[in-house]
Amino acid sequence: MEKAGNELTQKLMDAFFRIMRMHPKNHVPGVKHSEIVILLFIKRKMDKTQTGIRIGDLSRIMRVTSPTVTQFINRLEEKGFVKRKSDPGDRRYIRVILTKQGEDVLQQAWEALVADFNSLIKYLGEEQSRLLADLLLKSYDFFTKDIDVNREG
Amino acid sequence: MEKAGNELTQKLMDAFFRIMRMHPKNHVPGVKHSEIVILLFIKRKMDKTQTGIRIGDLSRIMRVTSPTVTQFINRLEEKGFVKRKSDPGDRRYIRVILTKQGEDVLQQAWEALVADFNSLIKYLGEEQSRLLADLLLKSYDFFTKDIDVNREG
DNA sequence: ACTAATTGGTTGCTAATCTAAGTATTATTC
DNA sequence: GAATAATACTTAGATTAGCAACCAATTAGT
Repeated sequence: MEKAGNELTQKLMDAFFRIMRMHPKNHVPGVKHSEIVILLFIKRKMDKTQTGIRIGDLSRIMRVTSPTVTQFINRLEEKGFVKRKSDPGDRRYIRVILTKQGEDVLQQAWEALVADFNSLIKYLGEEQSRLLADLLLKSYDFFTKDIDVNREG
Repeated sequence: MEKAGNELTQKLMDAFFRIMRMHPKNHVPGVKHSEIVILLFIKRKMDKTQTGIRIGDLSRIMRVTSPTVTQFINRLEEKGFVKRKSDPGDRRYIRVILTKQGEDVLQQAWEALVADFNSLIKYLGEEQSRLLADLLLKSYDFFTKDIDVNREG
């Protein structure tokens, strides 16, 4: 094939496509992986600032649109894992906080995730794992830098 | 959070989750990324063996179920990019081959993909890119090794 | 007071996958 | 040779994670 790309280009492409096709597994029955990720971001924000997180913030952090976040928050609220609170400073905002149940389910999932990734780190070695994380984040920035132009707020 | 995992565990986890949330962009209007990937695997098989590829083979290579592959092949056939042929040796089998249109659309997408990944390689450096590819493939194997136990054929 | 911008929301849709159940064919067993 | 088991692929219906288009409420700017 003309413009085949060399061996490295094909290998890197294959590697990315494989990883992108992977679906993270569920560690807690009835709770989807993406829901866990959202709970995690909410927890981090609450630990740091003692306030809930805004939907716009989640949208930016996760690089998904705000309707997408809204739907996730709706389901998490239905499940009793989060609550919406108005922001007294600006009635356009809401701040999402974790409930006790949300913290519990996050804890459960977190332990399993940490175990998985610690196993991966053992498998690859710590230095290689650090390098992998760095390179993945750089790659992610590379691929999404154009997207960020369109995503401000 | 107890069992927090150290800084490296969290960083690696975040990095993977970001990459997994990314959706490969479409390079050819009207043709989905996954369709391009399938055309690519078909092309590689045909180049190597001068025969079409079986659905079961694609299922194994891509680590998706055979009904998933069937649906993709249906759509690619409707679009005129592939054709199914019976295998004279065993009528249970079909062999999927690329049509001229399929080769053309693959060529078009391929050039764009190669350009993207060559840019990434320039960005990261060739040595780091090679290392990233190796580590991604190792990680992929690590995460999917359990799945393979359940997938034979 | 009016217009523009921002935030979050709803709805309908897409893409990529799965499972369950089915048909057709070949392999195995008796 | 008949019956059963296994294999390959198919169809239908479902799930998950996202998006775009559009909207209402609110705040910011003029």
